[in-house]
Amino acid sequence: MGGRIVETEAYPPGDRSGHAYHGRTARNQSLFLDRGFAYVYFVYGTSYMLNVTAEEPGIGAGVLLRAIEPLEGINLMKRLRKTDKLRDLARGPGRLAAALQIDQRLDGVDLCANGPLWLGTAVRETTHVSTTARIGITREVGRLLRFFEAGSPFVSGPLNETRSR
DNA sequence: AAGAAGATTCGCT
DNA sequence: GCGAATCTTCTTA
Repeated sequence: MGGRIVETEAYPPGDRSGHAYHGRTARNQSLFLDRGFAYVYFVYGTSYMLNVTAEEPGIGAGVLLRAIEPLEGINLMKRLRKTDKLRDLARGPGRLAAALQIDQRLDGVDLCANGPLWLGTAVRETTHVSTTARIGITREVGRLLRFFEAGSPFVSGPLNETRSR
């Protein structure tokens, strides 16, 4: 299964809402890997979240993948998500992880290698990216670090753009 | 040792 | 729209 990433959020170094802010722990250690690795964690007793590390080794920073446009293995993803609605397959970070069968076993995987989970080059370029505040956090609320493809029906949350390019 | 909060989702009203 | 579900981590509320 797979798809095209249409919504992300950035958690840069030193950001008070980021998991790395209080230093390295057993849970967040993979956030401190080199760029392009997976940081997977579990929240609310229900959902896994997938991040891509975004800084050099030793610096904890990452990008949360919040939504993909489903392209490959749609029937399998429908089974994993227990829904037939294409739009709901991977709209939201927990749903995205469920659709791609992502769990803690994929924590620390190299996303630029030939492994169980990887990132590739876009099959179709995103031309219009909108920016808003991040969703579901309580600190650094004012930073405009959520990015999504304008007009995509596969994006979660508010669609009113704060800024675009 | 116990409790609260958390980068959410789902089902019900 | 609201609250429950459900579990890991960090704090001591």
